[in-house]
Amino acid sequence: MKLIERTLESELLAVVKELYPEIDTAGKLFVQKTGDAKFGDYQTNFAMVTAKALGRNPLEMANEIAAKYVNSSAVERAVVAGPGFINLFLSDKFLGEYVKSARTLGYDFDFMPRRGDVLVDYSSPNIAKRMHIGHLRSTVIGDSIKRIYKFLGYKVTGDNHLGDWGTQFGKLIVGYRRWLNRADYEKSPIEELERIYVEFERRIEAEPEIAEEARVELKKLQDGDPENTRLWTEFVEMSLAEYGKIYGRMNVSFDTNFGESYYHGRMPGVVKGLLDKGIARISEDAAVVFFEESEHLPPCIVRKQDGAFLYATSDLACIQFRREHYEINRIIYVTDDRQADHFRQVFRIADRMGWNEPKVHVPFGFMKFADGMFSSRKGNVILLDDLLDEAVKRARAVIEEKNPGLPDSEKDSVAEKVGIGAVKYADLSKNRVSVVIFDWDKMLSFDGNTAPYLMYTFARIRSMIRKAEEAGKNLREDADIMFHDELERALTMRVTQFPVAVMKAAEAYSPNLIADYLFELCQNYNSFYNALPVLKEKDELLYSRLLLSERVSRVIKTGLDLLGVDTVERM
RNA sequence: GCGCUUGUAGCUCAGCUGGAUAGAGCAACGGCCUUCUAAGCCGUGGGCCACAGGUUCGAUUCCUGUCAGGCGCACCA
Repeated sequence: MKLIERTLESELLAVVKELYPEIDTAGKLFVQKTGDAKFGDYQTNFAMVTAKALGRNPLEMANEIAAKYVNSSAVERAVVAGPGFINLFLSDKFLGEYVKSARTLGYDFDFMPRRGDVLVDYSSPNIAKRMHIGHLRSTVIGDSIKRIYKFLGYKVTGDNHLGDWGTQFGKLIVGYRRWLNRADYEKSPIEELERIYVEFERRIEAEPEIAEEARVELKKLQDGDPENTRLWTEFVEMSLAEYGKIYGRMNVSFDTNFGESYYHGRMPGVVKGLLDKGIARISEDAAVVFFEESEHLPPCIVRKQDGAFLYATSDLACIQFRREHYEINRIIYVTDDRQADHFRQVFRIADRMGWNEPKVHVPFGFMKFADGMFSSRKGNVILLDDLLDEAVKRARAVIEEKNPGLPDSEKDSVAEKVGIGAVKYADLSKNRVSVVIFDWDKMLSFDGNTAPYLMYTFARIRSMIRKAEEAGKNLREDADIMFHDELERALTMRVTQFPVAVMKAAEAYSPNLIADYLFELCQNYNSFYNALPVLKEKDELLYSRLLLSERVSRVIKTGLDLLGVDTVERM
């Protein structure tokens, strides 16, 4: 299906070209939804935008365009208003037909630059550490961006850029040999690895020799020592197994799990390339890239004095790898905003190497408690699993209260979906690049702009459709959607805006634009639902409202799916 | 000090490449379940969109500056 905006723009363009053949209209004619129904459904500012350059009166131009814009397939009338707006009123027939035919929500996004692969980096936990709420935002936002681009028809690869090659492994190997509790390790491997890591940090002052030992073990690992490699592999595999459970629970997935170790082999070559091209130079025995003063960036070390490589080197190697193995459309990195400078450095360096495919850093504010930062040493982290458990527990309590008649097994599965949906949505519905203060009650709210509200709206519609079937009134795809009430028209208009909301979310890398849209859609629907009966109406109106309701449910389901939130039939 | 980022209702936040009287949720108050799920709906109150300039027919949106908060600033990731 063609987007309504596209239809109107191409129709208007034809009019404008005929009236003003001398104007270069490329990329200048836009149609957008009006803010108020009294100004019609769509408007264009084209006359006001172009009049000045032509030395013409915008009102006059608007009138000329409006007068000539007749015989549209969609627009009933075009009215000039204000300083030169052209307000467009869609015909009820077109609007009803449009939504009626939107059975599969298959929109035409061919005009988007979809060639090549979109690569999304997200989640990226550090091996041998359990995931906590600090990992939530990257995981959930990245997964949603992946889903959104897929919906638009892009080829997308989600990559979990695991922290599997850091200095922590020397420490872990030392700790493993000295302090490991085998029974605990078998029961909860990552927890035990965390414990020995903390043990290492705790002892390092009293026993400085372990630091040297850790360096030796790390060096052995990096040189391919079989025993250390075996341990490293074990740590990685156990961590991945653990993460897999949480990802499964959250319905988050990846196409690749290339950690930093994956690029280790190509890092010397990357640094050599940088040095050969004069992009990096040796300074204080390290290989460093310096930036122009106008770039306002600190120097970036790509190889330490001791020959070791860093985060930036790894990311550069990763870009090099991707250029060899993918046809890059763009690369998207979802991390907290403290890494903004790091990515600016990496992007600038890559560009200088001629690796200038689009690279985007999608930042978000990190999460902290009101009284300070999360810290495993302080013991005040909230594990992701614990957060999800608490959410599910609270959801279960609400279900028990609101819908006690549901079978127990269904209560459990609904609670799981509602609780986890609430947590994910709480993050996805915000666009803040500032610090997020963690608050149980806000994170687990079930009222207002929340996942449960949207899921509830969906469940209501599904319930209505089931009731209709029981009464022998099965949904009729060929029913006409009619507007007996303004609420129906407003709701229908909202349904048509779904693909635009998805496009905008993609362009801005902001899933919250979809969340906002769905919330507004559900507000429209609930107003409609509350004011206008469906099943009690005579057939013509019944089937009209039933079909409209069904279309709304499709949009809610599809939209929530783009956010990675499940729906339920009853709740 | 330099850089990035944020400042919108009591609180949490939307506000789409500049558009017409600035929106929601929560909280407060008042209504609506013998009718399709009240996790809902309807209504009331609440705002110098941090401040000052500039660009524009038009600025919460773009530019400059000021103030305030957050974050980052060679060998961690």
